[in-house]
Amino acid sequence: MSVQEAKSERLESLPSKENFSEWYHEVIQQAEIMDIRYPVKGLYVWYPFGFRLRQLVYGKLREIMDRDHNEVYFPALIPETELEKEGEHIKGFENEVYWVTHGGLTPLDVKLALRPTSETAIYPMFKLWVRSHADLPLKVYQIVNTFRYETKHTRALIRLREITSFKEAHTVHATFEEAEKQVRTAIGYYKEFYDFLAIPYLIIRRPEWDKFPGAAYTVAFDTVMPDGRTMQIGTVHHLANNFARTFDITYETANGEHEFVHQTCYGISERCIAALISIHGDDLGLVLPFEASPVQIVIIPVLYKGREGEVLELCKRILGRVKGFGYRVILDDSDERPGAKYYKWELKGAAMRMEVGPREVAENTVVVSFRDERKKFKISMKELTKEKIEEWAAEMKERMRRAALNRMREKIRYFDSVTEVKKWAGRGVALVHLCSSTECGDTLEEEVGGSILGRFEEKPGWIDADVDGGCIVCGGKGYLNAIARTY
RNA sequence: GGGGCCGUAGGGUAGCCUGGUUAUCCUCUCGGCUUUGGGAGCCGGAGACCCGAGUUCAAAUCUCGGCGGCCCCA
Repeated sequence: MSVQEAKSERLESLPSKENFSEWYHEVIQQAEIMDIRYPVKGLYVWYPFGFRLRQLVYGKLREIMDRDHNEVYFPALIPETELEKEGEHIKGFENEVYWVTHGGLTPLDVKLALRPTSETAIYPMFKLWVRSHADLPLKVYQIVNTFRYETKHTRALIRLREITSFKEAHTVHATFEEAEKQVRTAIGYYKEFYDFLAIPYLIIRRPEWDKFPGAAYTVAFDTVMPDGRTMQIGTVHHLANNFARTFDITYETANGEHEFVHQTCYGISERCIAALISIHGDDLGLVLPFEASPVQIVIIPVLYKGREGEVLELCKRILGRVKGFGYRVILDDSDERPGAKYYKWELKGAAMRMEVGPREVAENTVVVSFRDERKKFKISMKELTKEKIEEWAAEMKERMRRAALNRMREKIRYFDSVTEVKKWAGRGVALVHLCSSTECGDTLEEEVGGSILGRFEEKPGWIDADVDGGCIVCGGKGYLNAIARTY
């Protein structure tokens, strides 16, 4: 390989996003989100930069949850006796549980599971916490790690043996209807969260065979990744009184009777960050909404010999002013050349860049560029106000939201023949009419090599297809379903 | 469950078949000079053969075992 070739390879070191799998793998490392070199399969290390992004994203999630939940913390270890109480629930997880079997060299009488999810840690305590109707509703959440022994291909932030950032909420209500109301509320929270990240989603009720083990029903948020596969990025479960019966969680009504409670739980994991990276990123790296960028604004000085002082002086004036507005801003005065810095900060998703050289000093101006558009324009120092930056941030988010939605829409199509669905499978989401029978579901999944995501809980306005229609397999009464290959 | 491939610096690699001098190249990193409006250049430095046993005068290279990773099929 000649030096010339080596150099051009370096220039394209981030693979094109067309090759999504490789792009994702590389951008996670190069942008310093996760270090994938930890010597256990499926476990990854958050770099400081990645962890900062995590804090910003989860900060928003916390802000939303804190409105009417209390934050709690339950233990990571669950005794086997509790974990196995709910038959259907444990069946859903038994092949994926990590067990703690020894204390030192002494085998434990009761094995301890590393939580694969926390219902069986939390609900025995709910039994103690809930006595009277006056204790209801009870709404808590925690942000914790969970463990699952994944045997398939693991991938940073997407398929993990340790989920490091599982936000799980658990609520307890007097009646099925009240719990159902909470399901609606939770869906509203998740919409707000993903709208904040400008990530488009589909809200879908999972088929019977794919609901959360132990739930009455499951509503999921799915987004469509650049390769056409869907990724589940949030779930809301109505548990009815299923767990209440198992864990004997009852309350005393106003007239002294004892009733089982009704519960919900809903969760979002670090897949929300995988989606953020994947949905908005481009060939140069991360593209992040202004509010979620660890570095919102980067100032790049263009230094010519003898003019360094005046250029840096203007840079510092800008730095001081923008910092005063309360934004996360960096003056990159390292001794790389400006071009190298542009690439570096584009890779890391700095939302706005300000360039300052001798020309700007002479004119008292600053050159501005937005990460999503990458066009440059010039404004006077007088125009550089907090209001202006807020306006830019809002416009940028709207551009990102619209672009992401358009990309998703292109990957979703309606079909009325199995042959056509088969051709489309692997490229995106197919919408079909399907009846409720397991047989027709199995047949379709097998034929096209995808998974049935379920029916729309809320059908977006931009989808024309009718909700009702003849089943694509048997011709019977069917409903609009989505089918896709999934992460 | 069955089959295949691979472990060489922080990252990516050549060398292994056919054993032999100081282990190749790119990147990263450190020091210096120089340069700076889209990944500059030159000079100098640092950094690696997964672990164990065996064969041999001699092992990154061959053999066996271990550990780790990846892929395909069911």
